[in-house]
Amino acid sequence: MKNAKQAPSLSVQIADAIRAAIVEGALLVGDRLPSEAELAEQHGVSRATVREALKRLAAQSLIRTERGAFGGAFINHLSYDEARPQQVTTSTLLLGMNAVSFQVACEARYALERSCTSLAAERRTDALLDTMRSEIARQSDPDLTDEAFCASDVAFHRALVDSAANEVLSYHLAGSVEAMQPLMNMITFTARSRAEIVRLHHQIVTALVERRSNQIDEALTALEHYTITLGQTVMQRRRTDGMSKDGLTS
Amino acid sequence: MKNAKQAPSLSVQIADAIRAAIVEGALLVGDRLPSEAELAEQHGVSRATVREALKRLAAQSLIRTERGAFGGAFINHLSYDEARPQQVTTSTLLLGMNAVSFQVACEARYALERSCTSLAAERRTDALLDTMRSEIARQSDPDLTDEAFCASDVAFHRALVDSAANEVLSYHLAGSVEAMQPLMNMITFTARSRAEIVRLHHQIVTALVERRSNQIDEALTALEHYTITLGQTVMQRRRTDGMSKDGLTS
DNA sequence: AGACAATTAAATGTCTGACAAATGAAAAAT
DNA sequence: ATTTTTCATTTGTCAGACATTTAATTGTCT
Repeated sequence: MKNAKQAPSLSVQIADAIRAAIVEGALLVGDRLPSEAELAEQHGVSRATVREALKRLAAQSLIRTERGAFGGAFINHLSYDEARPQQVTTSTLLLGMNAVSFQVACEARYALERSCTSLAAERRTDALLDTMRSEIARQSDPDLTDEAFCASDVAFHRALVDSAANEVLSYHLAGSVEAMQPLMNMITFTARSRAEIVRLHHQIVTALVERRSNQIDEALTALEHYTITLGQTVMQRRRTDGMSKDGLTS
Repeated sequence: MKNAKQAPSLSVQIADAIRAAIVEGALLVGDRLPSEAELAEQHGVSRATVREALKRLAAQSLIRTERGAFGGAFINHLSYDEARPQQVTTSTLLLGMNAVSFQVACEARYALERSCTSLAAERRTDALLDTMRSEIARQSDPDLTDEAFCASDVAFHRALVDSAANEVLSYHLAGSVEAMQPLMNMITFTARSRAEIVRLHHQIVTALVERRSNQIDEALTALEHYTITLGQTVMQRRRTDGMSKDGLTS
């Protein structure tokens, strides 16, 4: 039996206890935790241990600390804007570390993205349509680097999901869409492939204007298949090119 | 100008630096970081400060620490199973802290869940179908508490999304589905409403067996509208009942 | 009385030095 | 050859100290 699974460290235990109190609602947004010295006394540990526990919670944005008199650790208001970057980081690492094939990642991403089409067609605004149009214009610039093209692509799709006017939906979809960017950055976009993508983006905007959610679905599906094709070419070349240690440099 | 935005603390800076190295791929899974003493020397800070930085990274599951002679901090393999609970916690808190209406949350959840229907119809397995059937059986037990009914409901829907046989998709959808549980737990499920939900669950299983993804969509949409109706009743009663301080006790 | 400056108290951020506990490797004993 | 012991390394924890930040308080001058 090597699975003895020793007890977690004190700082983990304390962090877990406070986290549970937050999740259960015993501690509300804006509430102040006792000072580090008080927490140390309450839990019978040193201040250093309490601090490590608090840093764990701060890393999850559950608390925020302020210095000075009347400072301390406060239960943080977790906003979607704050949570998004963390989710993107996690999703990106998950994709990178788990031998997920490009195809599986793409399949998930577009399946998820299609969940916004119905609401987007219903609620699209002129402002977001303009954003999408201007991103298409940028993508048509032949001098754009591949990386900038990808960034604009992400911006386009974020505008699409934001068109659904549902914050919760936007949060989940943004994570899924942005996490793909590092994978997309491996692709070399030729003039021909860029033209095809721009064409499908145009199709999406048109369908959105005309509130035809089915056509958005279709364009996204076409985009999915086209992207998978592009991706497989890259992956194949990488494999035959003989597994140079890293997957990022030329 | 009160937005001076003072420099982040040293432990934050160090954590950010290491995190960047991980995300950029400079540090690979399994790599060992220098010992705390070495990191302290390298960054010109004390060991306590380095430790706080490492605890931040550990809280995000980016590293794992081992004690003993050849121990230290190792780049963690971030698995979907590890990341899921964290995502659920975050999603749950986001829902609870952001005055998201029950309707908006439900709308997002079911829109996302419908993104699995096509793949699920294509790939469903007998094992997961059996899981879904047994959860339906449990839900039909009139002695079940409301909380257990909710838990079974979540298990049912997780089996549905897992039927799509796409790990990435399951990850995102599980977060969205499970985050709703605290909100669902506020609902009192009458015998009549339970029967209606079970009926729709049956419909989903049947559609899945017959690979009719459209019918799964329809059942999910019906479930969405029915749940919103139930939820609004609860929210209304809560409002007229005169805002007793907490939203959890009877 | 009111405006401005200095003081003070409370809290986090950081440092130092120490010891405990775990753990694998090497050395010693059988 | 195998088992036991020792040992060095590293994380976990503690205690105490000082630096820094911040808001409230107090003091002073007009």
